[in-house]
Amino acid sequence: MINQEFHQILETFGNILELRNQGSDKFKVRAYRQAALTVQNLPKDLTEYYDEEKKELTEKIPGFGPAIQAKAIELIETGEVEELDKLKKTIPAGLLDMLEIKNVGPKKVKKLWKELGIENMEQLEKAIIDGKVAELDGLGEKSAEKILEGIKNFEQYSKRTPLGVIYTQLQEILKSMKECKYVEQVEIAGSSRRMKETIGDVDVLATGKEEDHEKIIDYFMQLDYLDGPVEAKGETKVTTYLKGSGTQIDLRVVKPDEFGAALQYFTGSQAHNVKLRGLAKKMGLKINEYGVFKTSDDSKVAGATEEDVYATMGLTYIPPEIRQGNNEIDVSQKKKIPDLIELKDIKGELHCHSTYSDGKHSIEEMAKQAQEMGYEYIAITDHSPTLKIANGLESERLLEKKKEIDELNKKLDIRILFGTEVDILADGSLDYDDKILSEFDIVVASVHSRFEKDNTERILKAMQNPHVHIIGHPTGRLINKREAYSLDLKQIYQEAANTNTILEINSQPIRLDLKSNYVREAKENYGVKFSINTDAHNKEGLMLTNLGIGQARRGWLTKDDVINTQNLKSLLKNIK
DNA sequence: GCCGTTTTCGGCCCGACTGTTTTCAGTCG
Repeated sequence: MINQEFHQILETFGNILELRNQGSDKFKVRAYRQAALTVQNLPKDLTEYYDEEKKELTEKIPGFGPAIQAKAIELIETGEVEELDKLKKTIPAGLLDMLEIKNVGPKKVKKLWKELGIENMEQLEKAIIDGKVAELDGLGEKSAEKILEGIKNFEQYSKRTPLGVIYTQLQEILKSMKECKYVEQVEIAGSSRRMKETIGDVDVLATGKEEDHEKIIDYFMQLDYLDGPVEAKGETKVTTYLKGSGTQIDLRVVKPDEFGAALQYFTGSQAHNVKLRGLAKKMGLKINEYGVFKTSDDSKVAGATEEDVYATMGLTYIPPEIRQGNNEIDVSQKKKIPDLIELKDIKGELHCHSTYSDGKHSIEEMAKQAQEMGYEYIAITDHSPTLKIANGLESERLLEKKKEIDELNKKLDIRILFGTEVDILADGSLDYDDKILSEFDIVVASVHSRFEKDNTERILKAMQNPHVHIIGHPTGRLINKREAYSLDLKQIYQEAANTNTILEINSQPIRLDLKSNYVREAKENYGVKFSINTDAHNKEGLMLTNLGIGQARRGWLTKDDVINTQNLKSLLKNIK
């Protein structure tokens, strides 16, 4: 994944420059960081901006000037950036790791390095224990202790939590906060509100009368969902940790007429806010978490609602999920922000499992749950025989399953579709023959093996099969666990469009596959259609759809882009 | 290093909290 690689390279450039030339190159460092942020959120792979003939980038990427552009091209052409290797040799490698420690930034790293000769985390730990760090000017016992703590928690802090792991917990916290009598409004802000696939820390925002702020903070602190040390506590904010995942959580309390500005501010993304505030500045305005102010006389022009904040800059409302610092502000200026898909648009489930394969609940239990959720249909897509570990179905048990579904359809008020999640075998053929495949209402085809090889040909071939409706979890990535297998995504999108094959947005917390920036590209450049599925293995799992909706919204999808927003009749008519 | 409906030069988002200070620097988001 070249975007992630280039992101890291730009970050490292920024970090090394900051460590070497304190102060003088402040804005150079910032330029590298800005570009790094941009790269992380690009809707397309960097290689797709590259024109091999002309040896240049075909589109202007914001924050990319001559120097950074040249580095991007060098990385694409040669797989490395020579200047970075040179720069890396000018400082001990361990200094960059030290920057990742909580409460340690460039100034401290430089001080530790210059004054104590500390070059890596191990030496730092020893120096703290020996009491040398606390003796430095500007540092003391408490600073040393905090750094030591940071080293010990390094592993945990450096890994982001998948949103789905804490999503329910966050809803519970929200609910509890609403029950607090001093709280007027409360909302989860931050990357959780943007439905980012992984969360670094959680931001909760509440409003109440100024004299009640402390009581709100105290109420929050005694919630059962929290655990661990209190990192910081002031009049307007407190920082602690979630029980279980250990994810950091911040509560901020503001006055009611500041809610919109604060919500906007703490929702981010950072890249979005930087752009927004740049725009404000040009217009003679200043935005902070308390409101929008005229620079000339400091008078307040907005703050109570997010809509107001955007409106003062001539912008229509921008949904949190697309506040990524791409082109959403430009699109909003032109009043062209699309109506993004919502959970209530979903009319049915197209990928889940029952006790026939590796699910925990029967077809009837799954169907009843779906019915309760207001769905019109549910496809039960159990595994095929090759996936022995998941109890894949041979033809005999398929007949049995078909019969059971027919019976249930007579008595239930929801249509159960006879489906399968058929394995795409190593050569791209499918685990059932065409005759059997033609019997299913819904065929999801997925890769469950050979992750280390390039799987482009394999999936292209599966899409060419006229019986395959949907490609399940198209890239196979598992968040924090397994990289996506190698794929030529351009070819996949093109073939999906050509063959009218649907690409899945899988809502499993550690999958969220296809991921959002790919979704946007597949839609905008190829006209691909999607299906938002849960891949549920029990009835509770059917409620994960909101995570998939989040990804879809981050990918700028509308209702029309998603096949399972259609009613049963048009669904069956429109799939191939 | 990047950028331009004030500018091709001279700017570059903004505030809370902590610890070590005694008015502020460093870090974080």
